[in-house]
Amino acid sequence: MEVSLLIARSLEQTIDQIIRDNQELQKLLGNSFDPIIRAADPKFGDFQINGILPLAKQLGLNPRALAMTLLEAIESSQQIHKHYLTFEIAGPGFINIRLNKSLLSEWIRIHHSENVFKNETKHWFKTQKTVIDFPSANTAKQAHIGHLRPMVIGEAIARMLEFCGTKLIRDNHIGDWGTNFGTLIMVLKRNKIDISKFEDPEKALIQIDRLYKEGSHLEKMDPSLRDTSRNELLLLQKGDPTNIQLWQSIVQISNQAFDHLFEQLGVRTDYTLGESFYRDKVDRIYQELSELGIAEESEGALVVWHDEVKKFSRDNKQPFPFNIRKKDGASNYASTDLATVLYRLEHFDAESVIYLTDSRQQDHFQQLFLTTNKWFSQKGYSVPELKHVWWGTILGSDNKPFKTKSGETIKLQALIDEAVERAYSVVSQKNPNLEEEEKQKIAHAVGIGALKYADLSSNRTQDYVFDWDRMLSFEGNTAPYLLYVIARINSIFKKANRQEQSIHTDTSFSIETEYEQTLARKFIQFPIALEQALSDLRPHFLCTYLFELAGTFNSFYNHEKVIHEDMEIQTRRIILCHRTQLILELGLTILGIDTVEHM
RNA sequence: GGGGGCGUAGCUCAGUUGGAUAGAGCAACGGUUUUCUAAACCGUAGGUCACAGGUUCGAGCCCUGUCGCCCCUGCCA
Repeated sequence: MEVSLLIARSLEQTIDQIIRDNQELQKLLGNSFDPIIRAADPKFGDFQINGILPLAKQLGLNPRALAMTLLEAIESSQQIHKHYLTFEIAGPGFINIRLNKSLLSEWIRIHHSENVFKNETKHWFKTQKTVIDFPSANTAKQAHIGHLRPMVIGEAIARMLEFCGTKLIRDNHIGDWGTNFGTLIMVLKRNKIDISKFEDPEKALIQIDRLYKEGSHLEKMDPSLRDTSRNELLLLQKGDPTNIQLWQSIVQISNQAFDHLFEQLGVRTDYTLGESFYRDKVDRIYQELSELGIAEESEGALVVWHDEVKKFSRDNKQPFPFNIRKKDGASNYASTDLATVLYRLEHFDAESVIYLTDSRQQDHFQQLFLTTNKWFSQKGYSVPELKHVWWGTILGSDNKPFKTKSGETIKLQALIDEAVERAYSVVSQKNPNLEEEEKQKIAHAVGIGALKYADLSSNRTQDYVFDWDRMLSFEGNTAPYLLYVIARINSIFKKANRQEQSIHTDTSFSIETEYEQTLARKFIQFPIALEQALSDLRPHFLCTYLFELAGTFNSFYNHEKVIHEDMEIQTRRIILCHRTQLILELGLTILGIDTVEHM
């Protein structure tokens, strides 16, 4: 068998092959047997075969006897080298597998750089072409705390997919064609404000925010202004040059302000195709869906019923159709989302589309996917795999959506600034001797890293409680705890005068002590964690793993001296330090978190 | 009414097709430093997995019911 990155999979394949080569065994187990090798509790082994138990139940056999039969076949096979692996039947019929020191050492020797990892992971997704729809920024409004999760989770998922070989297109589907532009244009004209004179896009956006509030207030005071606003919107939609120009300026200011946030949070986008981009592409949607009989008129609107799903059925007590064109003839986000999915198929050849939004839009996407599937398959278009990745709310300590003390929405920039400030005060306190410039650099990485990591480390479908002190703590499952391990390892390297070459060991070595082995066994679980995070696009699996790795390292560090008079011991421990750092840095990079050399 | 999510230690959270004695971190208590960053480590204590049934060799996980919290539910996105 192959000493691959994902050694559990190559083990699985080998065992599969052994079964296929053994007619008696195959007859006994049937074609459906799946060894399903997975990470075991360290006290039992590195991996575990659990598939025997359900199969024995199904066949009415004694599970231990069945396990024994399989084990005998495995052990007599030439494909498994006995000095590499130890098998053991335990409990009701589990098969525990432990990698022996030589295999463990060999795995570590081979996997010495990010490129080695990447060369294997890049095949996982077979260059599937995927469009990821995030972070779907809005326009003419400052970003607030609600924009944190799409940026953070979206970027992490995008990087995970890219690392594993997906050909990814990041499409920022902005909301740039809303009714609020009527009000804004009305106010701009009324106050004779030339927004092209604004230089700083962030300040300009604050100004626009304020103007919109002023506009809404004015409309309340003088309802005739509502007609003015409506008329401005109509002019805009008809392509009036003045209004188009005003609209473009506002969108540009918004995008520049968002770009600045993206830069701070390490978010990358490839395209920014907003709702306005699809405004001339919705008629085809109405036409195709009507012709196919998928869409029909209802209460003046154009809707799609999905009678096969109870809650979307027209027989439901409270009917809930997919409304794709409003009764006034205007498009809505169902129309533009349908136009968008078609565009992604025709222009990006998307084989898969991933949408990132909060949990409240689940019904919308369910309807969108049902509609797209019917529409595309009836038209003979290829149907991409559609996924909705959603998340819960960020809560305050009162278990209600996180707000400022006065009950207002927290601006995203304010959140970032506070994270960096708090990190700065922690860094200054812990290490006052650092140069000012260095402190700020570290504060930036630690603050933003902590903010992002807090968002990624809990299961995304769950709400989570926001807590500054907890996320910036150096204890527990936090970014600072992980970053600190990287810094410590650098410190060891510095002390050891490590030469770059010494870690690329061509010669073999053998890990020995209990703490060395525990750490080494943790390394081989990395690809499993990555695979698990990818399988359901949940980055927290990777976070949990990195936290455990960091803890395992800290335990090793506290029990074993790395810098040692015996050079053989020092060399292998330096290698263990290096691999720890490699996996931590790689894992954090995949999550979108920057690391620092020292703290 | 319908739908989605959730309920696990005092608090914040994990728990991978059902699998071995339900795990972390914080807080509490006790220990470890002439030693590579103690921003760390080691240990103690802490549980009726909301409740009640069911399925089975085995349930935090699956099924049924009940209670409680959050969110969505026709033209905002």
